Amino acid sequence: MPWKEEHKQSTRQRIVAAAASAIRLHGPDGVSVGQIMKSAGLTHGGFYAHFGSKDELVAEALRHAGDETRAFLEEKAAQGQKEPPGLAALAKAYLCGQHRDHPEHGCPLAACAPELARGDPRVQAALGDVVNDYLAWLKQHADGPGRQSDSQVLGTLAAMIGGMILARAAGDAKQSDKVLKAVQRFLEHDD
Amino acid sequence: MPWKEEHKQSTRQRIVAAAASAIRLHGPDGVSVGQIMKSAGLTHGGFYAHFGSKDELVAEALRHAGDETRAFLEEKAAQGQKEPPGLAALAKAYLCGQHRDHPEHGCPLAACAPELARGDPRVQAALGDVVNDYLAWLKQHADGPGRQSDSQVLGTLAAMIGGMILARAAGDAKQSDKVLKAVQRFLEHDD
DNA sequence: TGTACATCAGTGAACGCGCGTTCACTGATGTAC
DNA sequence: TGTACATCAGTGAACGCGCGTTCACTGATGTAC
Repeated sequence: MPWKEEHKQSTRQRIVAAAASAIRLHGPDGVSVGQIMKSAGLTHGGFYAHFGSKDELVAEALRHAGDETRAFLEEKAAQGQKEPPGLAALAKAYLCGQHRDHPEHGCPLAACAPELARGDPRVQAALGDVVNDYLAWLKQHADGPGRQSDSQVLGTLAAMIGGMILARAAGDAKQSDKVLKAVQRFLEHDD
Repeated sequence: MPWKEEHKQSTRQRIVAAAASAIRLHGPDGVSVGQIMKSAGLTHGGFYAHFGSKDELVAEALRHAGDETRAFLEEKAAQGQKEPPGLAALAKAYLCGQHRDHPEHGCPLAACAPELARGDPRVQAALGDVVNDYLAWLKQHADGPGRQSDSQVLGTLAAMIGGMILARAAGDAKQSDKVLKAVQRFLEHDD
């Protein structure tokens, strides 16, 4: 075996990471196999040595993006706090300007859930898994003292995703900031 | 003038209506000019007698879909009620299985906001207008007795859109129903 | 330690296809006489 | 009322382009001697 096993795996991971960024920035149909390979430092022809189809890559990139985003939010929301963060703290970390302005490193659901839901069955399956992973993760954080119900978990996730989508859809920056602040406040029950 | 003025206008409206359905069902990039024209009973070549570009049609179809959806929800939420519907009643009308299963007649924001936000400037402008129209409409309905704050209006809209997107992204029908019910309950403050 | 070799990760030209857009045309229409 | 005509809504072939995917190849690598 002329190449180390880990070499191919690391190349594959580079492709997945490049895809995860590009897909969140431009949508699954807004980026080509060639562009993804180029930003992974490769040429397009080698793609099919790693993946059976573009849809297969999209599905894998989607799961990768979800995992990465939750890990990042967990760390950010926990910063400077003694207790593990609750739903409102996670939502606050999620609904920030940096997240809005950098979809390529953010939540794949806010970046492209509707188009993924119309995609290939493999992509739809990955999307369903990402939603389930988000819910399981939030439920875990709703389980401390001041336990919150399933409908609070689902309602919070809906408002997080919808809030980020609205902030990105808003016409001007001022209104976009207002959306983020308002949805944060809404989820703190401080309004 | 060999053709009546209204004839061209009605053809144009037929194209806009066909586009509004197809775009919500398949996304702006998931449907071609040719397919839209065909479903309006025309051939693709005549398109540019009505619109300057596909993006121009997408922008107009988007506004059309928003207007149509709000009118439908208003009527549905008011049915059998004496007083005009409040936020929770509108959200309940929005978060229903029929809406989830028929995106082609539903909210264009839940159907394709993220991809529209990445689109042509004309499309982005139309998207911003649709968001503003939704907010103005909801504010009007939050103004009765038991007046609700701006952050409640924005939070409610975020949860409506996010809830519908999650319901469509959920893996199976059972979980999808659960999402709709849970977000409804969340917005009724009944949890 | 040095060299010949088999492997296979990665290359790049080529494929068929559907897209948005253009354009020369056709033929149904309302008008002028 | 009937007919010749100018208009222009709608037609359909054609364009250049980028896409996902295929495939014959190349050359860097670890191994066997």
